[in-house]
Amino acid sequence: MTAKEERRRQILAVVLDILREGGASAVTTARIASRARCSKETLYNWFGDRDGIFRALVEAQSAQLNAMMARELADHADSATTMIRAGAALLDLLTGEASLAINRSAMADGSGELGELLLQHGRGRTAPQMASLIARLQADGLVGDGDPAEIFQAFHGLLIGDRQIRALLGDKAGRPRPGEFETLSRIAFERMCKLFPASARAAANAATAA
Amino acid sequence: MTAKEERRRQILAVVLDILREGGASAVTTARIASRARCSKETLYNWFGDRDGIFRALVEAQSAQLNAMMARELADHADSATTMIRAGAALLDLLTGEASLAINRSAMADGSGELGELLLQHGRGRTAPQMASLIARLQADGLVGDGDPAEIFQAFHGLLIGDRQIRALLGDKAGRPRPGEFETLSRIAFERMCKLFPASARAAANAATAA
DNA sequence: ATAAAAGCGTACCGTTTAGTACGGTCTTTC
DNA sequence: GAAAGACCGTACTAAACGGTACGCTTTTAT
Repeated sequence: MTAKEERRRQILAVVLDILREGGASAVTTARIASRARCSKETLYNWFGDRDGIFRALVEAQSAQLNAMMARELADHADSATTMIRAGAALLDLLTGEASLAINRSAMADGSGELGELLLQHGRGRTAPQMASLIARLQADGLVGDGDPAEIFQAFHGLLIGDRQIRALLGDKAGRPRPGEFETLSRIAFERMCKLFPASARAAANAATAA
Repeated sequence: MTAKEERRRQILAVVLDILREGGASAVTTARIASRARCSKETLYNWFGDRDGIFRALVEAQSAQLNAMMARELADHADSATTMIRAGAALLDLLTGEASLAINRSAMADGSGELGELLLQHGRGRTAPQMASLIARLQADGLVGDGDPAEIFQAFHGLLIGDRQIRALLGDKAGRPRPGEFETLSRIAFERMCKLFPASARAAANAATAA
């Protein structure tokens, strides 16, 4: 049982490797079978057809990234620190090679099925989590009232900017260095606070309540 | 002379249509020749190979978009109005079907050549223009000192957010309606002004100088 | 232990595609 | 107006890919 799941995961890891190296067109069933040491017949039995392989990859990768974000958000630190760390993790993930490769193939997919899947499993899951984190910031008097979803939209824009797009287009120079993620996230956080300031009274109330 | 250029433009228009309808994989030389009523031999004589067709399309489309942005920026209005209009035009372009289709194929291109071309001809040309526009805003005392490129980065993030990514993934629901572009650009502009405020003295100086 | 199921490697088939060749027609040029 | 070149439509080739079939080995279940 677990052995089979492990085998499946390993095959999908091979698929991801091929995808990263040569793009979607390089992902041929023959190449997967050759590198993963399995038969094409097994691929078709497990995943249905070639598109099914891509769907499985998107789902597996989304689940992994969601788990990572959830871990980041569950960290029991004050809301501001959690927000900054979560932002750094998000920036790291979205500009990482694995995410880039999968997004590229989802965008190139003519049917739009992969894109829908990615939106649903990816952004559709992280956005609400981030919004509730912003609600915590509001409760702590660090951020003013307003729709958390809209505030997250602004934070997202300030944090990511066009970095993801540039990375998707292959601009290696623009990618932040490993140590910069947290700095950039902190800057975006401070700007968000400046854009949506809590009233002095709200901040005082939160301070006395703490 | 001009007839040949017109013919070339028409062929590339056909290519763009096919690309929008079915993605990069739908762009076959046979289909182009059939729809454009030209022979495959002509395609290969003019563009070299299939990749050459994509390169030509990227260059032609970039030139057109740059012309549109330049027209917007040359409008002789006050700097704030120009900025808001330019932002609206940028948002419109980046979420337009033509731009989406070309970006998708550039991202899917395994060699990275198309992406490089798009970065160079697209963002590489508009960003400096927008930066100089921000310098005008600074001179007018509407925006505080700071690196114009960095301020544009923030404006870009506030304006576009993840709209382009979502659109690339096929999220039709998220696209702004035609009338909203200017409103969204105005909001982004005001937020940028709030993030990078001009000192009272600088604003007063600019006012007296005017 | 043995039967059954699953998986591997290889070979195969039909289709599609990039790229080339060629005869006939139209346009340009001298 | 005639020679030369460009272009169109069609046909062709070679390679690659998705998907299937099959013989053989390994694993699993009873």
